[in-house]
Amino acid sequence: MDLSPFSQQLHEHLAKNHFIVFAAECTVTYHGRAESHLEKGDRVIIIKPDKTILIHQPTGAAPVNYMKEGAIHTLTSGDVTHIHIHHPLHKEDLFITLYTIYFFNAAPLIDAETITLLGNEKDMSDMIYTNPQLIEEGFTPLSREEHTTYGFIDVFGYDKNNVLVVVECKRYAGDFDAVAQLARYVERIKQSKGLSTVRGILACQKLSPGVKDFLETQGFAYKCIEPPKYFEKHKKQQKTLRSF
Amino acid sequence: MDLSPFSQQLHEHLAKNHFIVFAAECTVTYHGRAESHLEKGDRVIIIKPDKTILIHQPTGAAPVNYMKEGAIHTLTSGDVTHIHIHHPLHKEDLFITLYTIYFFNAAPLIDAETITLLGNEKDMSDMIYTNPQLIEEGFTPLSREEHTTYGFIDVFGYDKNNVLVVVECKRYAGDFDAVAQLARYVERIKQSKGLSTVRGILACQKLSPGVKDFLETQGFAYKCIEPPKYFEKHKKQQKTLRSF
DNA sequence: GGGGAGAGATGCCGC
DNA sequence: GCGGCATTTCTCCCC
Repeated sequence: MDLSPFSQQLHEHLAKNHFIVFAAECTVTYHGRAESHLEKGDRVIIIKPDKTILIHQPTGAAPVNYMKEGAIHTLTSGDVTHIHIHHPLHKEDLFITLYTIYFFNAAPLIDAETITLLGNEKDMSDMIYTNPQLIEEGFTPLSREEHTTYGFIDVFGYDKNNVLVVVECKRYAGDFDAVAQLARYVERIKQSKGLSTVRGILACQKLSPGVKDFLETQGFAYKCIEPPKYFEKHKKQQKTLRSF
Repeated sequence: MDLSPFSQQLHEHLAKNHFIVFAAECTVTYHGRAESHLEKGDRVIIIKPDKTILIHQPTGAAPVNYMKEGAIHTLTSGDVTHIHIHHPLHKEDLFITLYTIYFFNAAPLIDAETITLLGNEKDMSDMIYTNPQLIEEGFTPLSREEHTTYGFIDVFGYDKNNVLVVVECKRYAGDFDAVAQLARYVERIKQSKGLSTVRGILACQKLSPGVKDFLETQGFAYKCIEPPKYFEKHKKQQKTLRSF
Protein backbone atom coordinates (compact mmCIF):
# COMPACT_ATOMS: atom_id res chain seq x y z
CA MET A 1 0.00 0.00 0.00
CA ASP A 2 1.36 3.42 -0.95
CA LEU A 3 1.33 6.48 1.25
CA SER A 4 -0.91 9.43 0.41
CA PRO A 5 0.77 12.45 -1.22
CA PHE A 6 0.84 14.28 2.13
CA SER A 7 2.30 11.30 3.98
CA GLN A 8 4.87 10.86 1.21
CA GLN A 9 5.91 14.52 1.58
CA LEU A 10 6.11 14.21 5.38
CA HIS A 11 8.09 11.00 5.03
CA GLU A 12 10.69 12.61 2.78
CA HIS A 13 11.24 15.62 5.05
CA LEU A 14 11.57 13.31 8.08
CA ALA A 15 14.22 11.31 6.21
CA LYS A 16 16.15 14.53 5.45
CA ASN A 17 15.98 15.68 9.10
CA HIS A 18 14.24 18.89 8.14
CA PHE A 19 12.50 21.25 10.56
CA ILE A 20 8.82 20.41 9.87
CA VAL A 21 5.85 22.59 10.81
CA PHE A 22 2.22 22.03 9.88
CA ALA A 23 -1.31 22.82 11.03
CA ALA A 24 -3.94 20.12 11.08
CA GLU A 25 -7.28 19.05 12.46
CA CYS A 26 -6.29 16.02 14.52
CA THR A 27 -6.81 13.75 17.53
CA VAL A 28 -3.98 12.82 19.92
CA THR A 29 -3.55 9.96 22.40
CA TYR A 30 -0.59 9.44 24.76
CA HIS A 31 0.51 6.43 26.81
CA GLY A 32 3.55 6.61 29.06
CA ARG A 33 4.26 8.32 32.38
CA ALA A 34 0.52 9.05 32.34
CA GLU A 35 -2.36 8.59 29.88
CA SER A 36 -3.98 11.36 27.86
CA HIS A 37 -6.49 11.89 25.08
CA LEU A 38 -7.42 14.93 23.02
CA GLU A 39 -10.49 14.99 20.75
CA LYS A 40 -10.63 16.48 17.26
CA GLY A 41 -9.44 20.09 16.98
CA ASP A 42 -6.99 22.38 15.16
CA ARG A 43 -3.35 22.27 16.27
CA VAL A 44 0.11 23.19 15.05
CA ILE A 45 2.55 20.29 14.99
CA ILE A 46 6.31 20.78 15.02
CA ILE A 47 8.83 18.03 14.29
CA LYS A 48 12.45 19.05 14.80
CA PRO A 49 15.57 17.65 13.09
CA ASP A 50 16.31 15.70 16.32
CA LYS A 51 12.76 14.20 16.08
CA THR A 52 11.42 16.14 19.06
CA ILE A 53 7.69 16.59 18.43
CA LEU A 54 5.52 19.36 19.89
CA ILE A 55 1.74 19.74 19.53
CA HIS A 56 0.36 23.21 20.23
CA GLN A 57 -3.24 24.33 20.72
CA PRO A 58 -4.19 27.96 19.86
CA THR A 59 -3.71 29.13 23.46
CA GLY A 60 -1.11 28.74 26.19
CA ALA A 61 2.67 28.58 26.30
CA ALA A 62 3.11 24.85 26.95
CA PRO A 63 2.60 22.15 24.32
CA VAL A 64 -0.54 20.05 24.92
CA ASN A 65 1.38 16.90 23.90
CA TYR A 66 5.00 16.24 23.02
CA MET A 67 7.72 13.66 22.75
CA LYS A 68 11.38 14.28 23.42
CA GLU A 69 14.43 13.55 21.32
CA GLY A 70 15.03 9.87 20.57
CA ALA A 71 11.59 8.86 19.30
CA ILE A 72 10.81 6.75 16.23
CA HIS A 73 8.16 8.14 13.86
CA THR A 74 6.02 5.75 11.82
CA LEU A 75 3.50 6.78 9.15
CA THR A 76 0.37 4.98 8.00
CA SER A 77 -2.13 6.46 5.57
CA GLY A 78 -5.48 5.59 4.11
CA ASP A 79 -8.45 7.96 4.26
CA VAL A 80 -6.57 9.77 7.01
CA THR A 81 -2.90 9.86 8.05
CA HIS A 82 -1.71 8.24 11.29
CA ILE A 83 1.58 9.10 12.94
CA HIS A 84 2.79 6.73 15.63
CA ILE A 85 5.68 8.12 17.69
CA HIS A 86 7.36 5.53 19.88
CA HIS A 87 10.07 6.28 22.44
CA PRO A 88 11.78 2.95 23.27
CA LEU A 89 13.88 4.37 26.12
CA HIS A 90 11.08 6.12 28.00
CA LYS A 91 8.48 3.47 27.03
CA GLU A 92 6.13 6.11 25.70
CA ASP A 93 3.76 6.18 22.71
CA LEU A 94 2.01 9.05 20.97
CA PHE A 95 -0.71 8.46 18.37
CA ILE A 96 -1.77 11.31 16.09
CA THR A 97 -4.56 11.03 13.52
CA LEU A 98 -4.63 13.82 10.92
CA TYR A 99 -7.98 14.67 9.30
CA THR A 100 -7.34 17.98 7.52
CA ILE A 101 -4.04 19.70 6.74
CA TYR A 102 -4.34 23.52 6.76
CA PHE A 103 -0.72 24.27 5.84
CA PHE A 104 2.62 22.49 5.71
CA ASN A 105 6.23 23.71 5.65
CA ALA A 106 9.65 22.17 6.06
CA ALA A 107 13.23 23.41 5.70
CA PRO A 108 16.80 22.36 6.62
CA LEU A 109 17.36 24.94 9.40
CA ILE A 110 20.80 25.44 10.95
CA ASP A 111 21.56 27.07 14.29
CA ALA A 112 24.97 26.81 15.94
CA GLU A 113 24.29 29.42 18.62
CA THR A 114 23.74 28.86 22.34
CA ILE A 115 21.72 31.27 24.43
CA THR A 116 23.53 33.54 26.90
CA LEU A 117 21.54 33.84 30.11
CA LEU A 118 22.32 36.11 33.03
CA GLY A 119 20.64 36.78 36.36
CA ASN A 120 20.18 33.18 37.51
CA GLU A 121 20.98 31.56 40.85
CA LYS A 122 24.54 30.74 39.78
CA ASP A 123 25.18 34.43 39.00
CA MET A 124 23.76 35.27 42.42
CA SER A 125 26.17 32.95 44.25
CA ASP A 126 29.03 34.26 42.06
CA MET A 127 28.12 37.79 43.17
CA ILE A 128 28.17 36.73 46.83
CA TYR A 129 31.61 35.12 46.41
CA THR A 130 32.92 38.35 44.89
CA ASN A 131 31.13 40.60 47.40
CA PRO A 132 30.88 38.55 50.62
CA GLN A 133 29.96 41.67 52.64
CA LEU A 134 26.53 41.40 50.98
CA ILE A 135 25.87 38.55 53.44
CA GLU A 136 27.39 40.29 56.43
CA GLU A 137 30.54 42.08 57.65
CA GLY A 138 33.40 39.64 58.11
CA PHE A 139 31.92 36.80 56.03
CA THR A 140 34.70 34.87 54.22
CA PRO A 141 33.63 32.39 51.52
CA LEU A 142 35.66 29.19 51.16
CA SER A 143 37.08 28.04 47.83
CA ARG A 144 34.28 27.08 45.45
CA GLU A 145 33.12 23.47 45.71
CA GLU A 146 29.57 23.36 44.47
CA HIS A 147 29.16 19.63 43.97
CA THR A 148 30.93 17.98 46.89
CA THR A 149 29.98 15.04 49.04
CA TYR A 150 28.37 17.60 51.37
CA GLY A 151 25.69 18.23 48.74
CA PHE A 152 24.92 21.06 46.35
CA ILE A 153 25.59 24.07 48.49
CA ASP A 154 25.30 27.52 46.88
CA VAL A 155 27.83 29.30 49.11
CA PHE A 156 29.58 28.40 52.31
CA GLY A 157 32.25 30.05 54.38
CA TYR A 158 33.20 31.39 57.83
CA ASP A 159 31.75 34.35 59.70
CA LYS A 160 33.89 36.85 61.68
CA ASN A 161 33.84 34.44 64.67
CA ASN A 162 35.11 31.52 62.55
CA VAL A 163 31.72 29.78 62.63
CA LEU A 164 30.82 27.89 59.44
CA VAL A 165 27.94 29.43 57.48
CA VAL A 166 25.81 27.78 54.79
CA VAL A 167 24.06 30.16 52.39
CA GLU A 168 21.13 29.07 50.21
CA CYS A 169 20.28 31.48 47.35
CA LYS A 170 16.90 31.95 45.70
CA ARG A 171 16.35 34.32 42.78
CA TYR A 172 12.95 35.47 43.98
CA ALA A 173 10.94 34.44 47.04
CA GLY A 174 12.38 32.09 49.65
CA ASP A 175 9.75 29.42 50.41
CA PHE A 176 9.34 26.46 52.76
CA ASP A 177 11.25 24.16 50.45
CA ALA A 178 14.21 26.57 50.47
CA VAL A 179 14.26 26.38 54.29
CA ALA A 180 14.05 22.57 54.11
CA GLN A 181 17.02 22.56 51.69
CA LEU A 182 19.02 24.84 53.99
CA ALA A 183 18.23 22.59 56.97
CA ARG A 184 19.46 19.50 55.08
CA TYR A 185 22.73 21.17 54.06
CA VAL A 186 23.42 22.48 57.58
CA GLU A 187 22.75 18.99 58.95
CA ARG A 188 25.08 17.35 56.43
CA ILE A 189 27.87 19.85 57.17
CA LYS A 190 27.45 19.30 60.93
CA GLN A 191 27.69 15.53 60.52
CA SER A 192 30.59 15.48 58.05
CA LYS A 193 32.66 18.04 59.99
CA GLY A 194 31.60 16.84 63.45
CA LEU A 195 30.45 20.33 64.40
CA SER A 196 27.63 21.23 66.80
CA THR A 197 27.16 24.78 65.50
CA VAL A 198 26.73 25.66 61.82
CA ARG A 199 24.79 28.80 60.79
CA GLY A 200 22.27 28.88 57.94
CA ILE A 201 21.34 31.96 55.90
CA LEU A 202 18.63 32.19 53.26
CA ALA A 203 19.57 34.87 50.70
CA CYS A 204 16.75 36.11 48.46
CA GLN A 205 14.76 39.18 47.39
CA LYS A 206 11.89 38.39 49.73
CA LEU A 207 10.28 35.66 51.81
CA SER A 208 6.98 33.89 51.19
CA PRO A 209 4.34 34.47 53.91
CA GLY A 210 4.99 32.49 57.07
CA VAL A 211 8.51 31.52 56.03
CA LYS A 212 10.15 34.14 58.28
CA ASP A 213 8.75 32.48 61.42
CA PHE A 214 9.57 28.99 60.16
CA LEU A 215 13.14 30.12 59.36
CA GLU A 216 13.65 31.59 62.84
CA THR A 217 12.12 28.50 64.50
CA GLN A 218 14.82 26.47 62.78
CA GLY A 219 17.47 28.93 64.00
CA PHE A 220 18.30 30.34 60.57
CA ALA A 221 18.56 33.90 59.26
CA TYR A 222 17.31 35.81 56.20
CA LYS A 223 19.39 38.23 54.13
CA CYS A 224 17.70 40.33 51.43
CA ILE A 225 19.75 40.14 48.21
CA GLU A 226 18.74 40.86 44.62
CA PRO A 227 20.09 38.79 41.73
CA PRO A 228 22.48 40.65 39.39
CA LYS A 229 21.50 41.86 35.95
CA TYR A 230 24.33 42.72 33.60
CA PHE A 231 22.69 43.84 30.36
CA GLU A 232 21.53 47.42 30.07
CA LYS A 233 17.78 47.73 29.93
CA HIS A 234 16.44 49.21 26.74
CA LYS A 235 14.91 52.19 28.50
CA LYS A 236 14.04 53.96 25.31
CA GLN A 237 11.57 52.06 23.20
CA GLN A 238 12.28 51.79 19.52
CA LYS A 239 10.30 54.11 17.33
CA THR A 240 7.38 52.00 16.20
CA LEU A 241 4.81 52.19 13.47
CA ARG A 242 2.07 49.84 14.60
CA SER A 243 1.25 48.05 17.82
CA PHE A 244 -1.12 45.30 18.92
CA MET B 1 7.39 55.08 6.66
CA ASP B 2 5.67 52.00 5.25
CA LEU B 3 6.22 48.44 6.41
CA SER B 4 7.96 45.93 4.14
CA PRO B 5 5.72 43.39 2.35
CA PHE B 6 6.61 40.72 4.94
CA SER B 7 5.92 43.03 7.87
CA GLN B 8 2.66 44.08 6.30
CA GLN B 9 1.64 40.41 5.97
CA LEU B 10 2.63 39.66 9.58
CA HIS B 11 0.80 42.77 10.76
CA GLU B 12 -2.44 41.71 9.08
CA HIS B 13 -2.38 38.19 10.51
CA LEU B 14 -1.65 39.57 14.00
CA ALA B 15 -4.66 41.88 13.67
CA LYS B 16 -6.86 38.92 12.70
CA ASN B 17 -5.62 36.80 15.68
CA HIS B 18 -4.42 34.06 13.36
CA PHE B 19 -2.11 31.21 14.39
CA ILE B 20 1.19 32.36 12.83
CA VAL B 21 4.22 30.15 12.17
CA PHE B 22 7.39 31.11 10.34
CA ALA B 23 11.06 30.17 10.06
CA ALA B 24 13.70 32.87 10.02
CA GLU B 25 17.35 33.69 10.52
CA CYS B 26 17.19 36.00 13.53
CA THR B 27 18.72 37.37 16.73
CA VAL B 28 16.81 37.48 20.03
CA THR B 29 17.27 39.53 23.20
CA TYR B 30 15.23 39.22 26.40
CA HIS B 31 14.93 41.50 29.45
CA GLY B 32 12.73 40.54 32.37
CA ARG B 33 13.03 37.95 35.13
CA ALA B 34 16.56 37.46 33.74
CA GLU B 35 18.53 38.75 30.76
CA SER B 36 19.36 36.72 27.66
CA HIS B 37 20.86 37.08 24.22
CA LEU B 38 20.96 34.76 21.21
CA GLU B 39 23.15 35.46 18.17
CA LYS B 40 22.13 34.99 14.55
CA GLY B 41 20.76 31.54 13.67
CA ASP B 42 17.76 29.72 12.15
CA ARG B 43 14.67 29.37 14.34
CA VAL B 44 10.96 28.67 14.05
CA ILE B 45 8.75 31.37 15.56
CA ILE B 46 5.16 30.72 16.64
CA ILE B 47 2.67 33.44 17.50
CA LYS B 48 -0.66 32.17 18.81
CA PRO B 49 -4.09 33.86 18.61
CA ASP B 50 -3.69 34.80 22.32
CA LYS B 51 -0.32 36.46 21.41
CA THR B 52 1.78 33.84 23.17
CA ILE B 53 5.11 33.74 21.30
CA LEU B 54 7.52 30.79 21.20
CA ILE B 55 10.96 30.70 19.58
CA HIS B 56 12.33 27.23 18.85
CA GLN B 57 15.85 26.18 17.87
CA PRO B 58 16.33 22.98 15.79
CA THR B 59 16.94 20.83 18.88
CA GLY B 60 15.34 20.34 22.27
CA ALA B 61 11.79 20.32 23.62
CA ALA B 62 11.79 23.69 25.38
CA PRO B 63 11.56 27.04 23.54
CA VAL B 64 14.80 29.03 23.66
CA ASN B 65 12.80 32.24 24.21
CA TYR B 66 9.10 32.93 24.75
CA MET B 67 6.53 35.35 26.06
CA LYS B 68 3.25 34.41 27.62
CA GLU B 69 -0.28 35.56 26.84
CA GLY B 70 -0.94 39.25 27.30
CA ALA B 71 1.98 40.73 25.38
CA ILE B 72 1.88 43.63 22.91
CA HIS B 73 3.62 43.07 19.56
CA THR B 74 5.10 46.03 17.69
CA LEU B 75 6.63 45.88 14.21
CA THR B 76 9.31 48.07 12.68
CA SER B 77 10.83 47.43 9.27
CA GLY B 78 13.61 48.82 7.13
CA ASP B 79 16.39 46.66 5.71
CA VAL B 80 15.37 44.07 8.30
CA THR B 81 12.20 43.53 10.36
CA HIS B 82 12.17 44.13 14.12
CA ILE B 83 9.52 42.71 16.42
CA HIS B 84 9.30 44.19 19.90
CA ILE B 85 7.15 42.17 22.27
CA HIS B 86 6.35 43.96 25.50
CA HIS B 87 4.52 42.42 28.47
CA PRO B 88 3.28 45.31 30.65
CA LEU B 89 2.11 43.08 33.51
CA HIS B 90 5.28 40.99 33.85
CA LYS B 91 7.58 43.91 32.92
CA GLU B 92 9.28 41.85 30.25
CA ASP B 93 10.61 42.72 26.79
CA LEU B 94 11.61 40.54 23.88
CA PHE B 95 13.41 41.94 20.84
CA ILE B 96 13.59 39.89 17.65
CA THR B 97 15.44 40.97 14.50
CA LEU B 98 14.58 39.00 11.37
CA TYR B 99 17.23 38.78 8.62
CA THR B 100 15.90 36.05 6.31
CA ILE B 101 12.44 34.47 6.14
CA TYR B 102 12.55 30.81 5.04
CA PHE B 103 8.81 30.17 5.14
CA PHE B 104 5.67 31.76 6.53
CA ASN B 105 2.18 30.47 7.27
CA ALA B 106 -0.88 31.66 9.15
CA ALA B 107 -4.43 30.43 9.60
CA PRO B 108 -7.48 31.02 11.84
CA LEU B 109 -7.26 27.77 13.84
CA ILE B 110 -10.07 26.72 16.18
CA ASP B 111 -9.81 24.20 19.01
CA ALA B 112 -12.52 23.86 21.65
CA GLU B 113 -11.15 20.62 23.15
CA THR B 114 -9.44 20.18 26.51
CA ILE B 115 -6.96 17.39 27.13
CA THR B 116 -8.03 14.46 29.33
CA LEU B 117 -5.15 13.41 31.55
CA LEU B 118 -5.08 10.40 33.85
CA GLY B 119 -2.49 8.96 36.19
CA ASN B 120 -1.54 12.09 38.13
CA GLU B 121 -1.28 12.69 41.87
CA LYS B 122 -4.98 13.65 42.13
CA ASP B 123 -5.99 10.30 40.57
CA MET B 124 -3.70 8.58 43.03
CA SER B 125 -5.32 10.20 46.06
CA ASP B 126 -8.77 9.46 44.55
CA MET B 127 -7.76 5.80 44.28
CA ILE B 128 -6.69 5.77 47.94
CA TYR B 129 -10.04 7.29 49.00
CA THR B 130 -11.86 4.57 47.11
CA ASN B 131 -9.54 1.77 48.23
CA PRO B 132 -8.23 2.81 51.67
CA GLN B 133 -6.93 -0.71 52.34
CA LEU B 134 -4.13 0.15 49.87
CA ILE B 135 -2.62 2.21 52.71
CA GLU B 136 -3.26 -0.39 55.40
CA GLU B 137 -5.99 -2.57 56.93
CA GLY B 138 -8.45 -0.48 58.91
CA PHE B 139 -7.50 2.89 57.41
CA THR B 140 -10.56 5.18 57.17
CA PRO B 141 -10.22 8.36 55.08
CA LEU B 142 -12.03 11.49 56.28
CA SER B 143 -14.09 13.65 53.95
CA ARG B 144 -11.95 15.29 51.29
CA GLU B 145 -10.38 18.62 52.30
CA GLU B 146 -7.49 19.29 50.02
CA HIS B 147 -7.06 22.99 50.67
CA THR B 148 -7.44 23.64 54.39
CA THR B 149 -5.60 26.01 56.66
CA TYR B 150 -3.36 23.05 57.49
CA GLY B 151 -2.00 23.11 53.96
CA PHE B 152 -2.60 20.95 50.90
CA ILE B 153 -2.92 17.48 52.33
CA ASP B 154 -3.43 14.67 49.81
CA VAL B 155 -5.27 12.24 52.09
CA PHE B 156 -5.91 12.11 55.79
CA GLY B 157 -7.94 9.83 58.02
CA TYR B 158 -7.86 7.51 61.01
CA ASP B 159 -6.10 4.17 61.39
CA LYS B 160 -7.67 1.12 63.11
CA ASN B 161 -6.58 2.53 66.52
CA ASN B 162 -8.27 5.91 65.82
CA VAL B 163 -4.93 7.66 65.40
CA LEU B 164 -4.94 10.46 62.80
CA VAL B 165 -2.87 9.67 59.68
CA VAL B 166 -1.52 12.13 57.08
CA VAL B 167 -0.73 10.59 53.67
CA GLU B 168 1.44 12.38 51.12
CA CYS B 169 1.29 10.94 47.57
CA LYS B 170 4.00 11.09 44.91
CA ARG B 171 3.51 9.66 41.43
CA TYR B 172 7.05 8.32 41.17
CA ALA B 173 9.94 8.51 43.64
CA GLY B 174 9.44 9.97 47.11
CA ASP B 175 12.29 12.42 47.76
CA PHE B 176 13.57 14.59 50.62
CA ASP B 177 11.17 17.38 49.76
CA ALA B 178 8.22 14.97 50.00
CA VAL B 179 9.34 14.03 53.53
CA ALA B 180 9.72 17.71 54.42
CA GLN B 181 6.16 18.33 53.15
CA LEU B 182 4.83 15.41 55.18
CA ALA B 183 6.62 16.69 58.30
CA ARG B 184 5.10 20.18 57.88
CA TYR B 185 1.56 18.79 57.50
CA VAL B 186 1.90 16.43 60.48
CA GLU B 187 3.23 19.30 62.60
CA ARG B 188 0.37 21.62 61.60
CA ILE B 189 -2.23 18.94 62.34
CA LYS B 190 -0.65 18.24 65.75
CA GLN B 191 -0.71 21.95 66.63
CA SER B 192 -4.22 22.70 65.37
CA LYS B 193 -5.80 19.60 66.92
CA GLY B 194 -3.68 19.69 70.07
CA LEU B 195 -2.54 16.11 69.49
CA SER B 196 0.78 14.61 70.51
CA THR B 197 0.60 11.67 68.09
CA VAL B 198 -0.18 11.99 64.38
CA ARG B 199 1.16 9.40 61.92
CA GLY B 200 2.70 10.25 58.56
CA ILE B 201 2.79 7.95 55.53
CA LEU B 202 4.57 8.60 52.22
CA ALA B 203 2.75 6.74 49.41
CA CYS B 204 4.70 6.32 46.16
CA GLN B 205 6.12 3.76 43.73
CA LYS B 206 9.61 3.95 45.20
CA LEU B 207 11.90 6.03 47.40
CA SER B 208 14.94 8.04 46.33
CA PRO B 209 18.22 6.77 47.83
CA GLY B 210 18.67 7.73 51.48
CA VAL B 211 15.05 8.81 51.88
CA LYS B 212 14.04 5.58 53.67
CA ASP B 213 16.42 6.29 56.56
CA PHE B 214 15.41 9.96 56.70
CA LEU B 215 11.72 8.98 56.72
CA GLU B 216 12.21 6.52 59.59
CA THR B 217 14.34 9.03 61.54
CA GLN B 218 11.35 11.39 61.39
CA GLY B 219 9.08 8.56 62.60
CA PHE B 220 7.17 8.22 59.31
CA ALA B 221 6.35 5.18 57.17
CA TYR B 222 6.51 4.30 53.47
CA LYS B 223 3.79 2.54 51.51
CA CYS B 224 4.48 1.36 47.95
CA ILE B 225 1.58 2.41 45.69
CA GLU B 226 1.43 2.78 41.91
CA PRO B 227 -0.61 5.54 40.28
CA PRO B 228 -3.70 4.34 38.34
CA LYS B 229 -3.83 4.13 34.56
CA TYR B 230 -7.24 3.78 32.96
CA PHE B 231 -6.71 3.69 29.21
CA GLU B 232 -5.88 0.38 27.57
CA LYS B 233 -2.37 0.17 26.24
CA HIS B 234 -2.08 -0.29 22.50
CA LYS B 235 -0.25 -3.57 22.78
CA LYS B 236 -0.48 -4.35 19.10
CA GLN B 237 1.36 -1.85 16.95
CA GLN B 238 -0.42 -0.62 13.86
CA LYS B 239 0.74 -2.14 10.63
CA THR B 240 3.26 0.34 9.37
CA LEU B 241 4.92 1.06 6.07
CA ARG B 242 7.92 3.15 6.94
CA SER B 243 9.73 4.05 10.15
CA PHE B 244 12.40 6.54 11.19
C1' DG C 1 -3.40 39.27 41.48
C1' DG C 2 -0.36 36.40 44.47
C1' DG C 3 0.87 32.10 46.81
C1' DG C 4 1.32 26.99 47.14
C1' DA C 5 2.13 22.76 44.79
C1' DG C 6 2.06 19.37 40.84
C1' DA C 7 4.03 18.26 36.21
C1' DG C 8 3.96 13.14 30.94
C1' DA C 9 7.48 19.15 33.96
C1' DT C 10 12.56 20.35 30.97
C1' DG C 11 17.43 20.87 31.12
C1' DC C 12 22.02 20.76 33.20
C1' DC C 13 25.59 18.68 35.58
C1' DG C 14 27.88 15.12 38.16
C1' DC C 15 28.53 10.39 39.36
C1' DG D 1 22.05 5.58 32.73
C1' DC D 2 19.98 7.81 37.44
C1' DG D 3 19.90 11.52 40.92
C1' DG D 4 19.76 16.20 42.51
C1' DC D 5 18.45 20.89 41.58
C1' DA D 6 17.37 25.36 39.04
C1' DT D 7 13.93 27.18 35.76
C1' DT D 8 12.41 33.78 32.16
C1' DT D 9 9.96 26.85 34.78
C1' DC D 10 4.24 26.43 33.23
C1' DT D 11 -0.19 25.43 34.90
C1' DC D 12 -3.98 24.85 38.03
C1' DC D 13 -6.54 26.17 41.93
C1' DC D 14 -7.70 28.77 45.72
C1' DC D 15 -7.20 32.84 48.74
